[in-house]
Amino acid sequence: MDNSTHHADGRGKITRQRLSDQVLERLQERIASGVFRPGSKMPSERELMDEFGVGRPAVREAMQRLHDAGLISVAQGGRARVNEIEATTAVRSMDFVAQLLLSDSAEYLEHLKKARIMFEGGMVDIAARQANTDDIMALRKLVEIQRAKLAEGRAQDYIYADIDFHRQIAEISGNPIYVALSEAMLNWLSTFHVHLLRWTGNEDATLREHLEIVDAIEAGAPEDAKKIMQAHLERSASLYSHSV
Amino acid sequence: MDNSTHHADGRGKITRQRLSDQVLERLQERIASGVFRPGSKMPSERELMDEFGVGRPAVREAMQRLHDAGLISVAQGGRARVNEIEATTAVRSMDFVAQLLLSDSAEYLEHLKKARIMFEGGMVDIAARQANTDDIMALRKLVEIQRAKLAEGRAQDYIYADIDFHRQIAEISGNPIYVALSEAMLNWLSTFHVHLLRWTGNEDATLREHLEIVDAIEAGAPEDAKKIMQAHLERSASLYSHSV
DNA sequence: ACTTATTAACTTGTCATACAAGTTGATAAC
DNA sequence: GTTATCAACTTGTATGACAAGTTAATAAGT
Repeated sequence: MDNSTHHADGRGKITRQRLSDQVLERLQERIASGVFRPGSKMPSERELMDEFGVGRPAVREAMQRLHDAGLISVAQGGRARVNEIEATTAVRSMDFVAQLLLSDSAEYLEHLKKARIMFEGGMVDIAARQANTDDIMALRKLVEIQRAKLAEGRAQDYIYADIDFHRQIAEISGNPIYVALSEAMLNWLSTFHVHLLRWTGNEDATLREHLEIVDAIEAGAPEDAKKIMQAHLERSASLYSHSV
Repeated sequence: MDNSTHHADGRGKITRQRLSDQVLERLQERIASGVFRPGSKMPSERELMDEFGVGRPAVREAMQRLHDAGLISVAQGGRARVNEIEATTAVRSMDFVAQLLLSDSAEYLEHLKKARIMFEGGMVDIAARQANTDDIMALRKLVEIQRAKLAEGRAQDYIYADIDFHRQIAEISGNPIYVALSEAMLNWLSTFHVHLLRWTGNEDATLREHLEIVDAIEAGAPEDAKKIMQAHLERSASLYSHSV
């Protein structure tokens, strides 16, 4: 890695390297090289202090950065555990800034909606080319679950079912990056779902469109699937907004 | 926001909220609400300690998390400055984990290449629909710059020119999320550019394909542009690999 | 009067120590 | 053999101290 601001650019400014940066670098190496395996426990702060010959703040700050990045889990009283690194780990590290960015800028909300339309269009295109019977069955099942949540009037679970449906489409591609991004984008948007508590009456349309998407995927019609998906997302885009 | 692990999921585990989490929350609010404006200086750690009635570690950890997220810039001796929040800020917060993920997994490298092919295909599609004369001119200029770097034998600058070309295509869409993602993905990949120092002889093909892409954009042919772009990326995918 | 050094005050970086709060595993009690 | 208790360990937080770097006001020089 480069320096304190660990941006992979290579063209950024250089900052004085703090001690915690160097500690972080060492720890990162050990995670990358497998010395610290997922699920195993990290050394205690004291042990790391002694080993690296630095004070506790340096170790704590490095550990905290690993924690913020989602690479380790720390709990008071117990040692830190190394987490499995997956695509969602990377994507989730955007959560903090993404929420901030979206919450104070209506423009970015629009940009995100547009981006999601493009991404989901590309994903469903791939899904329609690769889906097998099991995938189709899983999709239909998820639509049914969502329909059940609607019937029960469980708004929050209805949203989760929606997220799961789109994730399942992403999963057909076999690419975990799509899955992570699809889930994250809808998660960010769902914060601004204005009609969470009072139903809009358009939920039936959503379910119908979801079924149409499944049909197109099953038919192996990428272009159709893409069109329906994008129309679906454009229609439902108004559900996510700052204005109440 | 929720709790310590600031993941927007809503379905995650709840952790005991540390003091620094609460401080972070307060600071985040002030940044979001514009009390702390971009470019302005943050209060000193001492001031925040007194105001919130917490010790220095709590304040420092919160500030460090803002720093890691790219929201503020801190330098020893001087107060922290609030940064402009943009799409790149969010995307860059993935850098750390992304590098780790890619460096120890050849699979994820493949996944990323595939994802990039999809994204760039979608972007050039949009670009071909929206590009104006200025955009075309800018693109041709960037190809010329890249050709010059090749002629000069400046490998690193050649890569940067490549990044700039793809970013310019993303910029035509007017969507900063595309720009940030396009730049980030190629940045991550370029770490694994195996032929940085010895030219492969295929650089001419790259330049030729870039020109073909510009032609297709200028012709307003989204489908063609997309096809050429994806073929271009598939061909050059082998340049980015773990193996030397 | 204007520019340049110098210095003093302030701020972040780091360490050491201490204690509170939570976890874990061993021991004792039943 | 199961449960309760406790001692050792670990992270969370506070405080005080000093080093290292920045900033702005002051003094020196031209």
